[in-house]
Amino acid sequence: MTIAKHAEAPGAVTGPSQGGDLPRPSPLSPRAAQIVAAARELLEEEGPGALTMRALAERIGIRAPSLYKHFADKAAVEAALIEQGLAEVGTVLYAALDAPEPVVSVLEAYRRAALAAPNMYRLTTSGPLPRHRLAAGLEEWAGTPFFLAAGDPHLAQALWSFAHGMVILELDGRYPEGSDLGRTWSEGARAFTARKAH
Amino acid sequence: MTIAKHAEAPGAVTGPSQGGDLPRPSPLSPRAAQIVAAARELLEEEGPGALTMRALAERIGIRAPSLYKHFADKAAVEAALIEQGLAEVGTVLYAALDAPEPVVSVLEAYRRAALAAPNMYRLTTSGPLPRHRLAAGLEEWAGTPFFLAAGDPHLAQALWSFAHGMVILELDGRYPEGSDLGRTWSEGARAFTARKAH
DNA sequence: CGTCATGGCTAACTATGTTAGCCCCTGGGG
DNA sequence: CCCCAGGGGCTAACATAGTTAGCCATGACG
Repeated sequence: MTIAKHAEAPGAVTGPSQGGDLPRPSPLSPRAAQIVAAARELLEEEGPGALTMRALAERIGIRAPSLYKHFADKAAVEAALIEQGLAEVGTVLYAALDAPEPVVSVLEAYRRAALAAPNMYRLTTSGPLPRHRLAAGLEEWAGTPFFLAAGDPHLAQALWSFAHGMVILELDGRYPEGSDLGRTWSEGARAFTARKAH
Repeated sequence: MTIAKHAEAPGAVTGPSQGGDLPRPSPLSPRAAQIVAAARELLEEEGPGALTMRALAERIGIRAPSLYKHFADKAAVEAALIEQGLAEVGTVLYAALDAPEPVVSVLEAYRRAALAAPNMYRLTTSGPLPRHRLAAGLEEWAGTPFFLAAGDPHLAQALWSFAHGMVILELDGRYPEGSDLGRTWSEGARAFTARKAH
């Protein structure tokens, strides 16, 4: 996910529009798709540490080396998962744009999506991105809703950073026990909506 | 780092004060301290992947198994690094409080500290924290400046989330090439300072 | 009917964290 | 003076990771 550097008209919906034009993720053979599906189950159900080539192979009833007939290496499997993650979060965010308060709505949708699939979220958004392995335009497409909601590229990046910070710190258990994160989210949302109105 | 749930008076400096009272990090024998120092060099100079027990041992002229005479496991060495990281970032943040615009100043200090030692930053702030291995109070102490700058616990958490999101996304190269992150930072800073003034 | 790509397999290599068990040295008590 | 306890090294070895090499069955197709 990335927010375009759009120097163009701030409010107007310029290039990437409603969300219909999802850049096609890299095509996968049926077998490869099955592997990715299994990888996702493994990741979500048992955490990142459980996503090993041997465990993945076992889940679909083959041996680890056979996986390499379908993917160059483990990172390639992860890249396919990242594409899924970007596509899904993007879809959710575009849908959230159609609301009276898009900034608030996008933030809520972002949090909901992340908490619904925490390990996918972490994989998708943490660490350096293997961009060369991802479908061109996908990353930017997924981030564009922030721009569409904020109306300004810098505010959009700030908004995205806030959202990501909130989510990842929550997932990592970094907030103190009894924190009322709902209030923290709305505090941030208010700060950014106010700022949006110049 | 964590921001206390202070239900008390928002503006007043209540519990943790100026920054003089850094909770003492866990004491280390001289040899252990040397190991941690070497680990830090390894981490900063060659990245997280280079921080292996064998490489660490070699750097101080011993064999890997001997490290276990000083630390229970690799995570214990990392915990010691995390303590260093928290202590250092906290120190910097407390120092930044003494400025006309503490919110802006704390944000700037945070970014500067993170970029100066990116791998330390990542280790310190990413993934679940091994809290039982850390000196009690250290994490909260390091986060308190955000509270002191923001004056309100929820705004403080929002501010911290924004700062962390900005930093980690920058370190991970998630922003598009030509992004003017300076402007994004000040956009966020403005949003939060405005919000601070109710 | 051969042949060749597809997609399995076993065996094995390397790197990593970690454990078991040995040994040397040094310093304090009997 | 000896002894012996423990701190702090060492080698050997194990389990688990990703990954490679090389072999073999199967099925589509000229």
